Amino acid sequence: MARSMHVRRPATLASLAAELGVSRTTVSNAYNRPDQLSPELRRRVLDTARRLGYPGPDPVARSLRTRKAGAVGLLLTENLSYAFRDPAAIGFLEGLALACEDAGTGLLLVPANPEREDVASVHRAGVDGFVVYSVPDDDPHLAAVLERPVPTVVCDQPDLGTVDRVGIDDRGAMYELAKHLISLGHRRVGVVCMRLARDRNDGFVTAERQHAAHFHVQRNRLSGLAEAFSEAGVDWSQVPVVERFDHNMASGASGAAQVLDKDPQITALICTSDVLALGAMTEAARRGLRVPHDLSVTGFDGIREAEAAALTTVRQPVLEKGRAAGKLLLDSSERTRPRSVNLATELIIGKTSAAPRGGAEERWFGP
Amino acid sequence: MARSMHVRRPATLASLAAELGVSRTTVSNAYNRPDQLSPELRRRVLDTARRLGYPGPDPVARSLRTRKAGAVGLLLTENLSYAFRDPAAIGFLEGLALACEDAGTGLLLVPANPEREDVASVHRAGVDGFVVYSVPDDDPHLAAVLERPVPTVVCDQPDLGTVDRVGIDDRGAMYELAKHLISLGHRRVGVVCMRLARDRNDGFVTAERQHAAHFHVQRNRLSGLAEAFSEAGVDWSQVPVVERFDHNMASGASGAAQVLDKDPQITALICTSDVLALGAMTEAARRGLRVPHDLSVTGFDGIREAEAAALTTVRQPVLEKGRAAGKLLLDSSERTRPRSVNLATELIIGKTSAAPRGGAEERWFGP
DNA sequence: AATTGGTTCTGAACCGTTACGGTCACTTCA
DNA sequence: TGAAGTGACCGTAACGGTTCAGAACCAATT
Repeated sequence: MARSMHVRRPATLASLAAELGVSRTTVSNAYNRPDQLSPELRRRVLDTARRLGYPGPDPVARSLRTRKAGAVGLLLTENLSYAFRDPAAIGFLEGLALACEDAGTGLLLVPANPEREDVASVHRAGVDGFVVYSVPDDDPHLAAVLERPVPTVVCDQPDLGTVDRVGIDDRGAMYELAKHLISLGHRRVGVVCMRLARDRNDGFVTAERQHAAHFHVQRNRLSGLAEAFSEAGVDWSQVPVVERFDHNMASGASGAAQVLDKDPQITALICTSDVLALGAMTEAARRGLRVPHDLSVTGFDGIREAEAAALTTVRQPVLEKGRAAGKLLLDSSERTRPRSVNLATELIIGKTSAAPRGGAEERWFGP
Repeated sequence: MARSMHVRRPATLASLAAELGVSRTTVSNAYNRPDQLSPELRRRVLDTARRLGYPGPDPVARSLRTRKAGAVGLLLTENLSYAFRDPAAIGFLEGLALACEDAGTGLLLVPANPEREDVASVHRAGVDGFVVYSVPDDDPHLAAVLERPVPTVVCDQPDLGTVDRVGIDDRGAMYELAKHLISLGHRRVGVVCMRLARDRNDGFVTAERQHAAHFHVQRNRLSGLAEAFSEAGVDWSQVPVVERFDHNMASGASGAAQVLDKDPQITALICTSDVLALGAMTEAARRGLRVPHDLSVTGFDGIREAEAAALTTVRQPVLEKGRAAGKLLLDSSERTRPRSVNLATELIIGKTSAAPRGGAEERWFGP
C-alpha cells in the first residue's frame, strides 16, 4: 500500500502526514521547529520522509506562506551576461554578493533585455527586494520594479525620493578631474562617453542630448566637465563629445578616433570610464601619439587595469557601492524616509596626464 | 468605500475582482490571456488595478500554481562573492548567464558558505533546476541539491550517472602538458595545486591525499601529471606537491616558495591553475630566478592575464562550459538518460617553459 | 425551431505550506 | 483536592494565484 503508485505524485507534507497518521502541522514542525514535538516522533517523521522520497517542504509554497523569498533581485539593464564582462559591474556585484552572503540571502540576476520592452521578468521574480544598478531613468524595467511592493535601492540613479539610493558625486568628481587638466594648461579637449540613452547613437552629441541624457551617471559627469571648462573660459558647446553605445575598449578606440579626426589639435581626451580610456590609449598608440606627451588621456572608475596602466582617473569604491546597496536593502530596520548614501571618490593622478605640448607658451602669452 | 482602509492590505487578485464585480478568473485572464475577455473589460480591470495599486499577480503564488520559478540556481561552494573574484569562475558565469538570458530565465546565486554545514539555503531556493559548479564531491550542499526533485547539471564533477554533466578531460589535458615538459627535458619538478578537500591543508600533500582528493578537477590534474612523469621514469612519490586552500596569486607565490625551499633543484613548477602560476612567477622573480631560463612555470585555464603573461598553460573554454551547462539544464526535451559533455582543451605553449639549464647535457649522458 | 459555433465570463478545485489558537493528558504545587 | 502549569500535538484558515470544465448569451446556419 505504502509503496503503490510509486512516484506517481511526489510526496507532500500532507501525504507524509497521512502516511504517518499525524497532522500536517506536526510534519511541518519536524522540519522547522524541532522543539515542538518529541524527538522520537520527529525521527519517525524524518525517516518516513526519506523512505517516501519527500525532499522537505517545498520552497515556493513556503515562500508564499511566510512571505519571504530569501533572495534579492538585481536589475541591471544590459544583457545579463554584461554583469560579468564589465570590470566595474563585477566589482559592484562582488560587493553586493558579500552583503548577501552575510545575510544568508540569495542573489537573483533578473534578465532584462534592453532591446525588448519585456517587463515580465521583473514581474516573475520572486524576491524580497530589488537592487537596481545603473539603468536609464526612463527604463520600463525600473518602472516595473518601483511598482512592486518590495523595498528597493537604486544605484547610480537620480534620487527618486521614494526609495533608498547609493551612489557617488559623479558631477563633483569629474569637476575635480577637469580642474586638474585645466591647471595643467589644457583648454582644447575632447570627450568620449558611454551611452546617454536607450537609443543607439554612435557619434557626436549635441548639447541638448547631453542635458537630456537618461543615464544619471553620464549626464552628471558631462555636466561636471562642462561646468569646469566653462569656468575656465572654454566654450563647452565647441568641445567635441562622442558617444558610444557599447561599453568596451573597441568603443573607446573608435570614439577616440572620431574625436581626433574632428579636431586633431586637442591636447586631452577625457573618457567617462576607464574601459573607454584604455581603448583610447590604444588608438593614440596606433596614431603614434605619445601619452601623455602628445595627448593626455583620463578615465573614470579606478579599475585594476587602469591602475596597471597608470591611468589618470577617478577611483570610485565599486565594491563598497555594491555592499552598501545590499546592506541598505537587507537592513530591515523600520525607517520612515528613504536614505541616500554618497560614497567618497578619489582623484588619481597617473602618468597619462601632463601639460600639453606648448601649454607653457600658451600660458606665457595668455591673460 | 473604494479607497477606505487605504493600504491596509495590499490589493490582491481577489480584492480586485470583488471591487470590479467580476470573477478572479477574469482578472487573472486580463493579465495572462488577453484574448479571453473583451478589450473593454480588460481595460477596466487594468485601470482599476492601477487605481488600487495592485502590482499584478504575485510571482510566488503564481510559481506555486504553475510549478515554474523562472530561475535556475547556481551552487558553487565558496563564499558567494568568490564567483566574482576568480577569473575562471567569472567566465563560467558569463556563459551561464548567456544561456539564461537566451531562455529569459533568471539566475539565482545560492549562498553556500563552505564553513557552515548549513544546507537550508539550498532548500529555500525556489528554482527550476540547479547548476553545480566545482564543489567537492562530498559537499553536503551538493547532496541537498541532488535530493531536490529538479533537473541538475554538474560541472567539473565526476560523472554521477544520475544527472547531466559538463566538463573537460582534466587528466588528459594535464597529461599532455606534462609530456610537453618531459620532452623539454624536465625530470625534477614541483607542483602547486588548489585545495583538495574541504579541510584546510596549506602544505605538502601525501600520495594518499592526492588520490582521495574530493575536488574532481584537482584530483584528475594531479593524476595526469603522475601518470606522465611515472611513464618518464620519475618516481612521483618523491615529487613535492604543495596544496593551498585559498585560490589567489598570494597562494601561488607562497606555494612556489614552499616547493622551492624544499627542493631548490627543480627545473619546472607546475601549477594547477593560472592564478597560482601567476603568483608563482612573482615568487620566482623575487628569488631572482629567470623564467623560463632558470625555472619553467606552467598554469591551467587560459585566463586573459595568463595570455598577457605568455604563460604556458592549458586553455579550457570556460565561457562555453557555462553556456553548455545552461543549455543542458534549460533544454527541456525529454531524455531518458543523463548526458555527459566533454569540451575540448588546447595546450598553449607560451614563453614560460623551456628546456632546463643543463637539460641538454643530462640527455646526452642519459640512457 | 432546433442546432451549431463562438465569445465572454464564472465556480470550484487545486498548488503545498505555515500561522494561529486551540485541546488534551499529565505533572506540580499549595 | 483543586488550581495552575507544561509538553505534545492538532484543525482551520489563510497565502495569492491558475486552470479547466462549463454556463450564459448571441448570431448565424440548417
